[in-house]
Amino acid sequence: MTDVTDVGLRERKRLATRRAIQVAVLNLATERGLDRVTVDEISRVADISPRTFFNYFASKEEALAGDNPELPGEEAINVFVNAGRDADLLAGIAELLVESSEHSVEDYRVSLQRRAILKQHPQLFAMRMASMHQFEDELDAVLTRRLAVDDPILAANPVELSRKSRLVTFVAFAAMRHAWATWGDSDAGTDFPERLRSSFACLGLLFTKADA
Amino acid sequence: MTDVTDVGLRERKRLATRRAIQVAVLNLATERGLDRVTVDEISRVADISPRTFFNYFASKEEALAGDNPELPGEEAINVFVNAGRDADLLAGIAELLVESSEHSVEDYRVSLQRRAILKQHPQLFAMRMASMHQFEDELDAVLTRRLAVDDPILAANPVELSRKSRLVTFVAFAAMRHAWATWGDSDAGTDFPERLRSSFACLGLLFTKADA
DNA sequence: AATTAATTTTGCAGGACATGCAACAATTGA
DNA sequence: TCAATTGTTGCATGTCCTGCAAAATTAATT
Repeated sequence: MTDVTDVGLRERKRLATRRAIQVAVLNLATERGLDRVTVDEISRVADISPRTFFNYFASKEEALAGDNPELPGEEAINVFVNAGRDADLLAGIAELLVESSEHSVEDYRVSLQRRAILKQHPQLFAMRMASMHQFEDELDAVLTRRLAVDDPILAANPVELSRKSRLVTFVAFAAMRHAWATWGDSDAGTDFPERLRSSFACLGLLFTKADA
Repeated sequence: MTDVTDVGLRERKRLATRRAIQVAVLNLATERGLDRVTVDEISRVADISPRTFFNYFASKEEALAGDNPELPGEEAINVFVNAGRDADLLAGIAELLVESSEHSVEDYRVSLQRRAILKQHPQLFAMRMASMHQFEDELDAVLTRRLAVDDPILAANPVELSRKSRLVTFVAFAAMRHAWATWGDSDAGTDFPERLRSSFACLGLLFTKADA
């Protein structure tokens, strides 16, 4: 979706319009509060018809939520899948997510604006998490491959394999949520990849300590 | 909210109306699909004014989502908090959630109906998860107490304590999601508490195995 | 360059959602 | 029975969101 490979005029205009809408809704919501912003206003600022707005987003909340992440390229995926069972699973996932978050770097001010608004509206934050079903499924597919490679016995049991990969996916998302939350609480000091690694590291310590 | 202690006529009527709405929206959504159901129809079936509907729920989705869970009573909470650091943390959380889920047992048919509809509409499922912020905060508070009791050194560092409890909360919710998901996939065979324990057990195995 | 095809934008109409407000009804407690 | 509290309802209003078809823009073909 953020691929700049297709540089037809159409694609460029479409992306520009998308960005214009996202910037417009962020600015309006920042200055007067999300509840006082209407689609009509957004459209006026973004210089499009109100009807066109809905060609891009199903709601103003969706426009505000930001683009969904994407998994890194196939090479990185393959490295992760075949890292071997001795390689730290959580650290591997963390690196995938770090690459993913660095893949679509957007304007810093925009990030801060969005962070501020998402902090004021926890429901929006939750909706953002909810909108990541696709990303979740993609990660789940990758994790299924990794788990199957690591444990051929498990691979022979599709039901169990699927259950386990789902669980790991959900747990990974929990760590990602945590990283988002701590990043949102911080005063703009640290960057997000650092938070990601920290959360996943803490996650790993959580349960290994239970043995000691 | 489900307390039957206050048996005034008012409370009873209010609860009855609430249930009537929930049943109405479930039946309508089951027979004709959620998209073809309007608040007006729900109100007609539930025998209330459309305006009254919004005195109970902010949207038809909320009416469909089901009531939020509640933590078990104070006694169970205290037992969990003071279980000691040798007691399995995850298993303890699982039992809290099991008690919580058994606390508000509703009609079995209603559960199945809701499960079927939530399965058809993943966005609704996500919205339900999102609406649990309050429950999440309550669980986080309990976990903060437990972690502080288990580790006095950590208790002296409020920031780290808060971060860790948040992470455990999110991970616990991930396991709960997993339990919901596997329960939704099953053919009505097993019950939810069983799934909860299974998911939490699997979660515990996930990382301890990494040492072997 | 001209024409055709594919895609996007826009206006319009219309239904549904959601809230504030004030009048009305029902429950409670004295 | 009366007053206070709480819940219900109708109305008005603004916003959301979708379908549809015409107009405009870009792409592709000759």
